[in-house]
Amino acid sequence: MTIREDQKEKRRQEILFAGLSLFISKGYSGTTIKDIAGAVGMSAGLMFHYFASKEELYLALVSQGIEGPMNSVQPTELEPMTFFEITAERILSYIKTQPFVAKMFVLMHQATYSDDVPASVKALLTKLDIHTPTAKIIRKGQENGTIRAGDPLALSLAFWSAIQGVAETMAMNADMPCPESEWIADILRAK
Amino acid sequence: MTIREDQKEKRRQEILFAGLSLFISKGYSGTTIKDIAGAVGMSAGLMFHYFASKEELYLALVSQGIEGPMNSVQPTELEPMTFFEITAERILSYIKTQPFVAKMFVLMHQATYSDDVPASVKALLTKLDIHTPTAKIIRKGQENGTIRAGDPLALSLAFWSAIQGVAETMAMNADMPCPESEWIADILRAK
DNA sequence: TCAATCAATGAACAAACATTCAATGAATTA
DNA sequence: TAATTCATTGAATGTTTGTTCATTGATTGA
Repeated sequence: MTIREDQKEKRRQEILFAGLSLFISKGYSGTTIKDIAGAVGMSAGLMFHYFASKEELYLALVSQGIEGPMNSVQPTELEPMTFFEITAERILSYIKTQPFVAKMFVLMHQATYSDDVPASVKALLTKLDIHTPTAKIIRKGQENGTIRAGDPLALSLAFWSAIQGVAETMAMNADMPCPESEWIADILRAK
Repeated sequence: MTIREDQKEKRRQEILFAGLSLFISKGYSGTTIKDIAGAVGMSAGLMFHYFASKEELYLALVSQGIEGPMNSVQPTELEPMTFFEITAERILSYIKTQPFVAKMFVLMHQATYSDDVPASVKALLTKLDIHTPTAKIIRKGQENGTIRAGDPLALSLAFWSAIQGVAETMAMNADMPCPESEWIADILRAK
């Protein structure tokens, strides 16, 4: 790894971070290459020395996000309610301490639900479905009485919506006080 | 009211509805006049016979949204927990039955938190603060023991994030099952 | 030291965009 | 019916955008 390659990689990371912040606050179309270049202090032309296109830059961010904490809902041996408590706690604590993760969370939501993203990004994300595996865990909790009755998909929607909304607000507005993970988990908890 | 004026108003409403759907799924910059014109079957030039600019069209939507149900958090005589139950129920039932309201909900969130909106729209919304009046009601509920302990602002954030997230999913994806308002209210409820 | 490589810029380009406008034909009014 | 108003279009305009490229210095490797 030469010095030049090392600095190039460092510069790429700067661009990715600036792009992430801009994309989540201004959207894909609303963010220009000039915006991003300006944020890292370089000319617009130079951007294409680091990323082949705006689309590829966005794609690089989303690819990084796919390995993030939201997309690790796997079948678990844990007691279902414990799983949701731990998951909510883990995500909220990421969000509180690591602004990059909080912003990445918002980006993944945007990339998944907005139509203002390149087709190549959409293609990457169509397979990603968080509600089906979540609903499966919820069903298990309903069977042993720890999770309240109700449509498992609707319960999953309520749970993830709350987390997503909190992440979004905290990413944009870091000085807002963060809710407790327990409050979110109580959306699911049987009384 | 002549026949022509009547039809013009009807056409304006069609444009507003098409614009609303496009703006929430593609963002402000990502939505072109041609998109909207195409959706209502007219040429792009004709749009400017109905709205002076893209910005004014968006502004018209947001102005309509300001009188919507999210912005009616007023000091109330109701028991606080009852207030939140009623509020959640009212909003979710709007969202289930009236797609326009669900979409308007998403638009207001976008207009408030995105930087990809005209400055004139931002100016309209800076005064709009939902969390301060909500926190005041939460504090009252904590005093009489019906609402759980915790930072009232953080509790408000959790409550509205959940509602916002549900609205967004339902607006984009109408065949998703809708959560019960009670689950959302339980974010606040003391045990 | 010298040639080759690479970061960096700013000008140039084509496409897309919001917006304007002259022209047309239908609907309204007198 | 005649005159006027208005909805509608498509072409034209000026700006912005993503992207390319020739050029320039600096850095590297031999």
